[in-house]
Formats: sequence, structure tokens, C-alpha cells
Amino acid sequence: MNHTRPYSASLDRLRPAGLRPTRQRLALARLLFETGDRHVTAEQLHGEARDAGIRVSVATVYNTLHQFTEAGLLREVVVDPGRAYFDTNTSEHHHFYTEETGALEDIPGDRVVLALMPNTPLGTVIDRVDVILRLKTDS
Amino acid sequence: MNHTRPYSASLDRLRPAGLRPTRQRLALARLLFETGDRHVTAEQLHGEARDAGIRVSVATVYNTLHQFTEAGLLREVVVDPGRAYFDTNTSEHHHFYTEETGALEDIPGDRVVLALMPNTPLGTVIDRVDVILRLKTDS
DNA sequence: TCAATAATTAGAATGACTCTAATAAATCTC
DNA sequence: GAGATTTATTAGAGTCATTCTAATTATTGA
Repeated sequence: MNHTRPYSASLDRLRPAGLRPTRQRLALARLLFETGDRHVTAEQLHGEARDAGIRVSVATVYNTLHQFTEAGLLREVVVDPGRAYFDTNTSEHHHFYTEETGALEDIPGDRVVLALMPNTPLGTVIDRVDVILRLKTDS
Repeated sequence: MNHTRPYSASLDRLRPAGLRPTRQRLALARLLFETGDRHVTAEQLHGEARDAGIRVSVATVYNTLHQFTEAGLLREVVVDPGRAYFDTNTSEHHHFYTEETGALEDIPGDRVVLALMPNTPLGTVIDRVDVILRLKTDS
């Protein structure tokens, strides 16, 4: 912990992405990256910012999430039509998703192994492989 | 082909699902199931119905897609946040998705094999496994 | 046939997200 | 550092997919 330069870790993320270290981006980066791996929606992050006393508009939250995703700092997870999740864990891994509760959780990359990859349609290459284990409560 | 009872195949799908064979449901069932496996959005299906001269409201298209999904006649495919796809192929299989074009295509179930399933979180069981191979054009 | 039940409808409402065009902040040049 | 340039932020309007509402209409069971 370096209390004299509390934003330096976030600064170091923004710089190589060519993103100006604005007050809003730095604050959102701290919320996102200083508490371990997490999954957030824009609405959640906006709420957290508000609770932390950071004044930031919804538009900026969306802009920032997309810019961070472009820059490889975040990864978008598609599990729900009509709500985008962003994952701070950008390493190779997959997800558990419980529709009933909206809970989204990482599965370590080495716990899921895909075999026998099919040929892709002509003119395309694989960009990414998403595996989602959809869960239900077993009551 | 039995031209004297053109709706009988669709009828036979609705009956066991406990869905009354209304004009709208029968017509949508024909559009969905009489041309082999396909992927549709509500908007697409509504457009097709319109083009085929079937008067059906958007609300009914949504209701019907959801009821058919509940009944196991369709399967919802989540590949895009903000747009729901429905697949008439309900057998075990996975998907190719090309974000740039919106193209969604089946991968036969036996071309993707998942190994080493992880333990699910306490109190949950696996409901379904979705594998999405996200493609990009290789230009 | 007629009541009871269920489905359909138009249009309003919602919710997540994007756009606009005006203001403000960060950076670059001297 | 001052001013010019570039880039970000913002509030609020706009959009798009989807769902809701409450009234009408169709289907079914007696």
C-alpha cells in the first residue's frame, strides 16, 4: 500500500491504453480493480460510485466500461439478454450463471476443457470461446 | 405431406404443451417448424408473419416464443445483450456466433466435447451448458 | 348454447443503453 | 505557465427490445 500515491495502480492501467487519467476514470478503475476479481453491470457500478461520493454520469459509466473493455482491462460476459456484465478477470476462464438470482461467478480456466473443436464457417476464425454453465437452485 | 390437414403437425406440438391451438400459435408454429432448424428473433418472426399475411401482435409473438420455450419446443440462445434469439433445434448442440454480422449457426453436439466439469456452487445444480464460439471475419 | 377460461390486442410503460450538443477538463505548444 | 487544441464529461432526450395493462375476442367444457 502506498498512501501517498493512491491512484498509481489505476494510472498505470490507463496510460498504456491511451486513456487520459480523468477523475472519473481513475475513480471507476479503483472501484473495479482494487477489490479482486468481480462482475459488474453499469447500473451497479454507477450505484457504487454514487455511494462512494463520486459524481459520474451514467453515460460516462457506459463509456468507461466500453473503453476499458476495448483496452483489454475488462471482458464483457453475455449471459442475460438485456443486461451486460463486465468481468475484471481477463484471463482465460468460464462462468457459472444462476438466472434466478443473477449471480455470475468465475470457473477457473483449467476446470473446463474443450475438446474436438469444429471447423469454423468459411472466412471466419474463432475470436473467443465462451462456456456458460447455467445453474438452478436444487431446492 | 398431408394437404388435407396442413396444421396437424403444429397441432400435435401444441396439444401436449397444454397450449390452445389458436390461429396465431398455429401460424407461428408453422413458420418456425416447417422449414428445418432455424434461429429467429421476435422481430424477425413478426416480420415473417406480416409478410405471410398473418395478423399477429408483437405481444403475441413474444408470448408465443416464451410459451414454446417453456414447453421445450424452442430454446433461447443468449449471444447478444439486448436481443434474444430462439432456436428451433432443441437437441444438445452449441453455437457459432459472428457478432459483426449477427449470424448464428448450430454446431452439432458431437463436435464439441466438454471435459472436467467443475463442482457447482452449494445449493445449485447444472441446468444447461452453453458453448458459444464467437467468430470474426478473417479479412 | 352459454358460461367459464384463456388468448390476443393496441398502445402505454419500462429498462438498458446510446446519442447530442454544450460545458469542462487535460494536454500540447511556445 | 498561458493559451490553443484536443479529448472527456454531462444532462437529458432518444432509441430499441421487451413487458405490462386492461379491454376485447376466441376457445373450451358443461
